[in-house]
Amino acid sequence: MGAIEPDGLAKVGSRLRLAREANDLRLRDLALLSGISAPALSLIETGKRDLRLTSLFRIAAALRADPRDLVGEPSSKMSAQPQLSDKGYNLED
Amino acid sequence: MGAIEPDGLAKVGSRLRLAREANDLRLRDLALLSGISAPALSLIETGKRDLRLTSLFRIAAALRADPRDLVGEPSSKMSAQPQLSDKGYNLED
DNA sequence: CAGGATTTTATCGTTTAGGACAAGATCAGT
DNA sequence: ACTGATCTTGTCCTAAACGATAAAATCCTG
Repeated sequence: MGAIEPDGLAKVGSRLRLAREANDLRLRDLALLSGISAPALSLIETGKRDLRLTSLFRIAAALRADPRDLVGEPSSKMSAQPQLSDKGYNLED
Repeated sequence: MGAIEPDGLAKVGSRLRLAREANDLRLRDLALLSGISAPALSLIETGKRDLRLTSLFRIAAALRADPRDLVGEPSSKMSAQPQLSDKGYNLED
């Protein structure tokens, strides 16, 4: 199966980088706008740092981006929830 | 203007709680499934604790929920980006 | 290739997420 | 009200995020 697929953090990081570059901002610009330091942003964009949710919100706000589009692909719409009642958890002790 | 609107964390927290209850899971069940302790989950669901992005992913996976639906409302679809070139940043030092 | 700009990496200090555990607080049922 | 179940809160501890700063690496562009 897909072997070398980047983990969630790396994907979020590259989406962040794309959004930043689309706005023609340098790391230090985004740092200024978001309140998160440029070194931290670098680690985040390269998927090396696990950022806090509030940090994501601040960065998204600075980029005028929807936080939802940063955490995952628009993935059309297949999640929903085909889960009524019991759907496969195994919690019997 | 809306005064007492919950901050981002509180909104995410209540979405998490709704998703967990929709799956008929107790905090200790979700703790078991996600690897995040029940006390921590309680703080998160009540919006009292900021969480790391990987924690959100783990919780979402445990709930078989789309992380995107946890960070924000589907909010139809107007974000996109009406931003070509310059759109209002003030970075002149 | 040189030189400046941008990014990456490293170190240090502070803050905070998160586990473990225990002690309250809430909320059913009976 | 009593019991049991679930959730909340508190303390202590470790690991990791984050800011600041500086130094290295990379990317341009002339």
